[in-house]
Amino acid sequence: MNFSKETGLSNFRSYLQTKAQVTDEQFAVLAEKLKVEQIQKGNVLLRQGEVCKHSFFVEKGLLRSFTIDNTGKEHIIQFASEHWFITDRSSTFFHEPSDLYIDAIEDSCIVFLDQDFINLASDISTSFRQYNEKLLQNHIRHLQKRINLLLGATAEQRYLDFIKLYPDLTLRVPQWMIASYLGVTPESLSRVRKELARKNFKSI
Amino acid sequence: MNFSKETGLSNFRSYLQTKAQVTDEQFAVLAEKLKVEQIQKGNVLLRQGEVCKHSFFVEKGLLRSFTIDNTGKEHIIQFASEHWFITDRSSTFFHEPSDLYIDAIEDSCIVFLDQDFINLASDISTSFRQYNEKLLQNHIRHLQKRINLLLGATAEQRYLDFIKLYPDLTLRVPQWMIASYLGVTPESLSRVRKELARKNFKSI
DNA sequence: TTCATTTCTTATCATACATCAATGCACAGG
DNA sequence: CCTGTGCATTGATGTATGATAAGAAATGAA
Repeated sequence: MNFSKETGLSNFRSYLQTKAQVTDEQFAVLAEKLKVEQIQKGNVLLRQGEVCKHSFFVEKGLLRSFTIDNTGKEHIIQFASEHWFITDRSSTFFHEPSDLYIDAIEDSCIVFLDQDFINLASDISTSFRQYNEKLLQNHIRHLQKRINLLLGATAEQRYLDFIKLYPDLTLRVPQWMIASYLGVTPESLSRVRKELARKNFKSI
Repeated sequence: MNFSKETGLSNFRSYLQTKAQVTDEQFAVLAEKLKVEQIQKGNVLLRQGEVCKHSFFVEKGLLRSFTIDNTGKEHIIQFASEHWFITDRSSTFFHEPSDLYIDAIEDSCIVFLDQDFINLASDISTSFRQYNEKLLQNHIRHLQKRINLLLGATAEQRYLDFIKLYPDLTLRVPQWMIASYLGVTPESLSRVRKELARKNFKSI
């Protein structure tokens, strides 16, 4: 197997080293709090109604978060590929039942971070705390941009924005999931793509 | 004038007392950093392209934030009435030019908080820091809920959600602004309201 | 008050997108 | 090899919402 739990952990260590200047000594202490798991495609990490206890760091693979509305339709909130975090912050912070599902789109290697880890890491590393804050602010910026697109842009504009933002995902994610992320039907997205092809647009 | 700068400041003090257990002594120190201004209806507090330097606390009145897209259309991001904060967090945090405008929908009394204030208050009061964090998490929860609605819900569902969330604003804000917040035209909102009236829906 | 401006409504037509249904295609399992 | 299953495409049709225009109602200034 390409990504064992050990290599997953070691990759997360170098991620924290690069991004948040966490030293090997600091990481040795923190590693106690971490869990690394191989998650198979289709497996669910968080269910609507559960209180979210973890942030999930994607070492390898692809996760998504989504809601299911009262007509049974899925709405994809976020994708998370390599070196992204995904979680339900509100549920974790307020200890409330989550609205979200989180599951694996591909076989994945996932690092589980709980609140203990975040607290401890924030205590022993100022730069970690700052990096964590930066992630939070980035998250907000991202949500706001998305709202802005959903308020005004057409399906085509939203799709173009998507492939600019996630060039890697465009090929890995099934089209109907992209459609769900954009808030349109798979049929509509197919037509959008056809139209773009007609206009001789090159995405790759 | 009903709300002088002094009463505005004193009201903000009791707000911080209630919400974040900030004592009078602590507030006396913090007050140095605060600016209170009467803002006339229509006046602009932040413009697209400027770096946002403040959080605005609405002591009295009503503010909004909005973007203007490349076709010249306004999209309202947020309303802020009494005892709400409004700002562009991303711009403040990353020192980047803002995408947002913030202006006054009514004559307002506004407390200006800059980063100095936040830092100092966080230093001298743990409970303030916690309350500030709570506001941030709440903000995220709110943005996420909005995305979810924009992904799936009809104009009618979004309008019903709006009047449930902002019962006070429904009457204070011109209808075309509510339409802009919902991401529909004023004409569409008018139709939605007519349809609701036909179905004998009572909002008040 | 009167007049002007803004806001809301109504009506018509146009369009983007949804829905429903059928087909093609790839891939997995027997 | 055939066959089932999931996904993408395509076509036909319906519907919610947008665009435009005009009138009604509310608001505000002189």
